[in-house]
Amino acid sequence: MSEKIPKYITTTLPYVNASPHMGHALEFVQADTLARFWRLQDEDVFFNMGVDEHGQKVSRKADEEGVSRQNYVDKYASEVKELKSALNLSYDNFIRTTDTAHKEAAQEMWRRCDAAGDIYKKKYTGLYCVGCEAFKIDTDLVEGKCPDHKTEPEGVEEENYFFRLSKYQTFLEEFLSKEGSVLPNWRRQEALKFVQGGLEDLSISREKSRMDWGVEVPGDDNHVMYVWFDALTNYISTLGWPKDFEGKFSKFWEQGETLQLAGKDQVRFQVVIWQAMLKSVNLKATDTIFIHGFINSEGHKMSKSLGNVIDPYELVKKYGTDATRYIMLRHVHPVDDSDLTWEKMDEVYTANLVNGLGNLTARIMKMAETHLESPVTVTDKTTMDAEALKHYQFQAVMDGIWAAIGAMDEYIAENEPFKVIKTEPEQAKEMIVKLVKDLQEIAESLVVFMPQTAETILQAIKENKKPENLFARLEK
RNA sequence: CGCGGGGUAGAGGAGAGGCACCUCGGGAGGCUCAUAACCUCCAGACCCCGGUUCGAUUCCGGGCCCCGCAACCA
Repeated sequence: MSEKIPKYITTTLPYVNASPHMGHALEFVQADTLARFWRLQDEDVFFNMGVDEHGQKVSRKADEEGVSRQNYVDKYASEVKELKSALNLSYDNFIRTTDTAHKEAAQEMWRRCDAAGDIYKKKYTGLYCVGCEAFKIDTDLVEGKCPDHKTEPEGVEEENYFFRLSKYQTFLEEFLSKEGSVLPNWRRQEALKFVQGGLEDLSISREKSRMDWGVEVPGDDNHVMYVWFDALTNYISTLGWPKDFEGKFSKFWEQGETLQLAGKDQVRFQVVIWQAMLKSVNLKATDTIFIHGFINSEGHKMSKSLGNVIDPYELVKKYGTDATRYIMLRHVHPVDDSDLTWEKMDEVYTANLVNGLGNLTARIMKMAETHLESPVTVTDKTTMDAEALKHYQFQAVMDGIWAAIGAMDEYIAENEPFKVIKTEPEQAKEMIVKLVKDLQEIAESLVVFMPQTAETILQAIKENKKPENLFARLEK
């Protein structure tokens, strides 16, 4: 007798200084697929998404555009939220770091870290570039000058609060020595090496005179929190921590299994800093942190100057929601970097969705509609067998589905039910029933990946009717 | 010796100690239920040099070549 363990899954909050990009879309779709998979197994699931809204970049951008900070972040928050319908995301809560409850949680996190003796004040001497309005470190500089402004940064001294990250070195080494804490394994080892190299304490505040768009530091009117310290707390503030009126925090974080998804640029923050913060306030570490790669295009990082940027909204517009999910899950590697181009996406869309799944559905359902007197009775399945999904192998599961699709096309070509129907109708009908049942299996296994498409196919089977084309052919 | 990832048919990708798979492309047939779709067959590949092994493209060492990261840039 084993009780089901509640499952918590969260994406990393995108920072709202730019519109959501492909990397975000990938992470959201991966998370959504897992959340749907668990729900299908009747697990209790909490799926978190949101936006990180404080910090210098946001305040500067808002100022440049001449809008209030709040208006600025509102605009981007709604952009990210729109992905919910564009990508059919089933998140349970959308947290914003400007939410009052979140800010209070961040302040409570600060107080508890402070109470644990992990926060102290120290003079920080840094090289400050006036043009960037930011501190620079040596490695940022080219020949002692800011690469963006070609000026020498000034030595500036300011008092900051610091978090004793160094104190958690041993704890983090233990955390990272645990198989499965960070996936894939080589990322865990990479992070372990990094921690073993020594940790420095972390500046976690900014003087308001320099930057005031942040959560106020408790008990000090002159400082706001460094954006990271505030933002990381979202993973538990979204569950109602610290008050936990609804018991979600205790159910999903303390008693549940927690999973964070993050990009490879996030390892330091999610794996090192956040885990140290949790330890500081005596909370459970994240059970698993799954790190995905980046999506490049034409062999390079996407960038405006190269003109190779692919925007997730454009994808949805061109191919549709489910096809976009399909591309993210099957043609982007779950953990390694991947390369996408419009040419390649057109290719896989046409080959596998239009000619593959779409066409197969049409030919089977046309035969069923024409030759079967009544719909094939189907029983709704409530579970899904996909061991590989538990190991985040989205591609592998989908490869299996498409292998089955190929096998069905072969079956039709070999057995020719459309021909047999003229001479041996009963035998042909049996074949068609078998095909419809196989198609149902395909649809069932697609539910978590391509929910709408799966639904359309199942509906067609129930009505014994050939549906409209699942995927429109691209115009030449 | 800073850390790490990788080099698979014409192209783009998976993969794994023992028939090297998928998509596109090329060549030859077939079928007509289907969205000018589908099926079959053919040509075509595991960077180089060592080692371990009965056997390596897959493990180990070296070489050459690509590519990320190098801490507060969220």
